[in-house]
Amino acid sequence: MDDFIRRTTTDAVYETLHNEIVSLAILPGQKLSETEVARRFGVSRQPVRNAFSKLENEELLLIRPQKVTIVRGFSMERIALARLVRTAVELEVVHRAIKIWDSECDAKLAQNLALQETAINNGDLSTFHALDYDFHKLIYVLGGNPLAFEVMLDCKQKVDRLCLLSLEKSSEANSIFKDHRDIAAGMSSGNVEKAQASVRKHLSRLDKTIAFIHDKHPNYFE
Amino acid sequence: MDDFIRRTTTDAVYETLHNEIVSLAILPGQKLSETEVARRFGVSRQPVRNAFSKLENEELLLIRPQKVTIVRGFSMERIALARLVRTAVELEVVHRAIKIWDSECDAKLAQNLALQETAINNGDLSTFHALDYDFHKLIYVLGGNPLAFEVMLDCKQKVDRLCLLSLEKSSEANSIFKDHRDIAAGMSSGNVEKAQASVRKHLSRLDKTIAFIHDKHPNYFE
DNA sequence: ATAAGGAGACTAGTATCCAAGTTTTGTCAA
DNA sequence: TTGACAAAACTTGGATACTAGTCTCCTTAT
Repeated sequence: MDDFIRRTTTDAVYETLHNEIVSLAILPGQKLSETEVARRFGVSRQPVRNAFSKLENEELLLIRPQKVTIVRGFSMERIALARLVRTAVELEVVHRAIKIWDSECDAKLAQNLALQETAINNGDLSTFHALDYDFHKLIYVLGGNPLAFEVMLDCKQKVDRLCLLSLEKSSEANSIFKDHRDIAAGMSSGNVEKAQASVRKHLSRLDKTIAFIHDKHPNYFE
Repeated sequence: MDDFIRRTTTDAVYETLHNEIVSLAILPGQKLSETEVARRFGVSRQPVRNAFSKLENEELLLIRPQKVTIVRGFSMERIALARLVRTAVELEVVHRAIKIWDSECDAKLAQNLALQETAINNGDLSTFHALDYDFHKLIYVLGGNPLAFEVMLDCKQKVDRLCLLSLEKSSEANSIFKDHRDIAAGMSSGNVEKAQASVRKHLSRLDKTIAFIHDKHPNYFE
């Protein structure tokens, strides 16, 4: 391996802060001082600055010269945009995947679906969520667009951070599982419109949750 | 104006370098030394480092610890991804716009199209390109998704940087104009499939150009 | 009591110094 | 002439001192 990239202090600081922000361990509006964070990690301000810069590029921080840096809150516009892009990408990936879809692809989805059903029957939600992740990823990979999966994850992450505010998550595992079966059936049928309609329905499940959160936690919005 | 943001040295360095890279004034593979750039701008290394960091986040630079920093080249995978996302977003925006499309929207597109035709007849390509830009933006704005236009521009920019390598640009103004008319007709008809098909055709025009560039300038690819 | 103003404790931006790794270059020996 | 090896001249990463803008709180005067 020639182009090995050394792990820097900046990376460590960035990753820790990133996780804390997206997991809401650090809440929107909270102040983050370079000096303070540097003290906490036992490093100088320099790597903290670099990490802040990256986080600002992801719209997780708001840095204003000479003013205190704060964790950015949500905005309905940005959430709507992230959901639009995710929907768009997911639909297009389905569109392209269905053109090269074969019975082997069907089999792999079916295998995943069987495991999902088992997990639900066992009440094993964490396994179910991992399978949920795999299910979506399969469509990207089998369709020949694995990189697009990363783009989708970026969008999803922004919405997920918001949805952490709602406790009532994943009580709908059964509905999600049915959606997945519909999507798989759509792919298998070769009918683009049918498959895309299933995807749309699946992704629109969050509509109510997001409206609810917006009502309940207006202080976390910009 | 309360939240006025001061313009910093970092911003100035960043913007200049960004423009030079995307306009290919600085070519892929070229070395960029922090010290050297700092001398050129007459500033210290610090703001240059910040600017480099931002450019790395945009995948325009490749910074490896202790090794020289270089301007990133193209990769067919990243280009394909940018085009996929752009296509996906554009199709979804059309899908949503067509639901609230009315005769007033038709009129605005028609007005833009008339100006395009005039520009072509006058051989005024720069005006035509500005109208091209406006045409696409109109669909986003009239459809109620102005923010998605920025996402699309980000994708487009990555591909545009590549296409600068090909001189034979925009000799096809007439074909582009016809595409635009087809798209407008599709929107007006309310037929989603028809409008989306026109968009797909329009966006796929670059297929040949990109393959040609890839053949002709393999050294600019990673 | 209240409002204006100033001192001091913050903030981030910039410059500079040092550390650590990489690449180049030049010398010396086979 | 060529190859190996060492030293010097790079590279970026991190730490620190200093500059300059912002905010808060307390004093003071009306």
